[in-house]
Amino acid sequence: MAEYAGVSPKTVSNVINDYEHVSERTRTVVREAIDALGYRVNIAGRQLRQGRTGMITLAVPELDVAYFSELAKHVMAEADRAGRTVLLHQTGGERGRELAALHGFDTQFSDGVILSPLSLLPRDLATRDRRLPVVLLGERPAEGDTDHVGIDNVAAARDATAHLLARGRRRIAVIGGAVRGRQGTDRLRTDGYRQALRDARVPFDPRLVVPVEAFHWRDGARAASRLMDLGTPPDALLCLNDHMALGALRALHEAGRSVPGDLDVVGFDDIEATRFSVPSLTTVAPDKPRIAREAVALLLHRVDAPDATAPGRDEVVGHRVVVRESSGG
Amino acid sequence: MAEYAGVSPKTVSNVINDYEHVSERTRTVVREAIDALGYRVNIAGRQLRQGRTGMITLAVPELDVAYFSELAKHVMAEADRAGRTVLLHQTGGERGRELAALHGFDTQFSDGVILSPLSLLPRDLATRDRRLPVVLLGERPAEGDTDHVGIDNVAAARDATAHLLARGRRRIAVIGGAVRGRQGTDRLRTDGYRQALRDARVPFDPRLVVPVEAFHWRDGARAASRLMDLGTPPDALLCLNDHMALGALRALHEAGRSVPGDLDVVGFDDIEATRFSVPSLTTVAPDKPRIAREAVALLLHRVDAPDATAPGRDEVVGHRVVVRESSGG
DNA sequence: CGAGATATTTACATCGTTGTAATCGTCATG
DNA sequence: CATGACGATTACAACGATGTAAATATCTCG
Repeated sequence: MAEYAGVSPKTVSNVINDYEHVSERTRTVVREAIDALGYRVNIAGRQLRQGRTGMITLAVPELDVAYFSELAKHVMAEADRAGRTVLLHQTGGERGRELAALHGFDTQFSDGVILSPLSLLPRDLATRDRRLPVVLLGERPAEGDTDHVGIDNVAAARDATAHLLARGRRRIAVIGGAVRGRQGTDRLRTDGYRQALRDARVPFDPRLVVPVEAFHWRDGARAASRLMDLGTPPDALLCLNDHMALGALRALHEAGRSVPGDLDVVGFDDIEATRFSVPSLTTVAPDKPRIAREAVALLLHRVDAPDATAPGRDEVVGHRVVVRESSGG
Repeated sequence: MAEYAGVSPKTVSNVINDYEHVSERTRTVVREAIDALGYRVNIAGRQLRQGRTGMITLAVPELDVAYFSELAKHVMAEADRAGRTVLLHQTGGERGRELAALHGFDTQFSDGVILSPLSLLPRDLATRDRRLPVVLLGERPAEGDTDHVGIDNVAAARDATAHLLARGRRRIAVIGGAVRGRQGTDRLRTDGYRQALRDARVPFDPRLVVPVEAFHWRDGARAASRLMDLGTPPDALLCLNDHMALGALRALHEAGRSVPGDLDVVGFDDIEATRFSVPSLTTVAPDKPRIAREAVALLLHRVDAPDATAPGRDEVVGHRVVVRESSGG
């Protein structure tokens, strides 16, 4: 490349990086050589020299969970705007792989990591190497010094539950909920649900909180079937994500229950499919574009101005309850 | 690292790469140093020296199309088994980005590319740099010298159509179909559909072939609505992917048509959602795990035994029509 | 015209890894 | 004991990009 243009490698580098003291003539010559050869900077070389690659990693539990693939799309668009490339990574929600992402093991040539954790523990964050910029999405295993972007899960669940209560529902089940245990998304949303009940002076029935294995269709379907077998079945299902809600709709259909005739169903995430299900699904919609924007902004800020001692920032983005047919919309 | 272990860098390299002439003692010392420091090979360094990274790229049009995210999962699992890491890349189906993937521009870090193209042209393949190993999935813009893995689209559409014909359907519409133009997936499947009609001596009505902008829910819904407004509406919809089929189900519901009472609906891809829709969806199921396995195998073969002159191989994997409620199952 | 300032370009070293080839040690054999 | 063979380790160079500092070219002004 350099010899083709008849200049030193460093000059090529200078042109590429828009160094100001390059004569107009050389600049042109080098640019033409670049075009002629289809030359591209070797990222490995740059990475070795500068420790930077211009790439960031997005690590999510599962790509075939629509919420994450939709989010990934937004993050990629946002990164694109900032001239960065995104490496997509899947953790399966396993702590080991989340830790690996947190330390940049599998993805060492990325400048930072946006991680959506499921099983990470507070101590994992405490002991992490703070030289690798990290932004957490959704769950936040610990308060404190790691950047985080998410919705107010407690308020979101409270709003969704209040919506059901306002429609006269009184026996509202929570699919995927958790009454005790660490402050994961499930626990926070269940707390919000209980707050709404309390506000409306509706008694809390622990049998209506159904934990699940994973947040998948089948888990939602299974939980819904089981709930309908109760002596006094629920009159509404608050499902902690849309996939489970859609699975529940299917199970209710099989059980001969009408939605929203016999009972209401509400989901979380506002994935594309909720607009097309029968009935269409009421859901809590987080502001995904904004989550992506904030996450990328926070990450790039740390990438561009490394400061391991800077305190963690917490961005809470908005959410809204999108009412559709499954709860009377 | 090397100085911590008290040996030369090359010895560390030898230990890592299981070079045989390393004394048991040094091997242990180095291993312990590696553990103590949490040392990991720097991929940029290795890439610079060897031109290899141990990573492969999977480039698909859109990650939030379930078929691709499900496929991505299988590819990642398969790559994992071979000790490789997968970089996921999104092209949006744009020719420019597909070309970039084909040339390893955005992903020069990877040893090879598995690309699922949508708009790539035959000449793009003819002029590609054959030093970068590439495997094409699904669409195959040109016969010839590039490895390819896919199902027999003509046969698959023929089978699905035959299934509908066997159920007595006679006015079968094709959503996403194409009667002329390049031999893309849409065209091949439409050809298969026409073969089935011919075999059954059912006349072909071009008005029943509805092209769409993208293979998304909304396109399926829109096409279905439009079809139901015809003088003699169809009695079955063959949708060229599941998202469109699910969108169509929704539109039919809104139009007050019963599935499979008034008409049948069939999709393609067998995504998870088809099992939970109401009604559940009959679909053509490609053998995704096998597609992933073959693609990774073909790619790694080229990565490990580079030979730019080796002729392209074509793996045709099986498919089957999974009959569910939407066509009477 | 010459000195100093400024603009432009380049030489050199380095990042981490590893292929090649050289070095150093050890051991067996004649 | 000398020699050769082989095992273990290391010196060196190079992959490509770029920060630093030095070299070279050009310009300005007295």
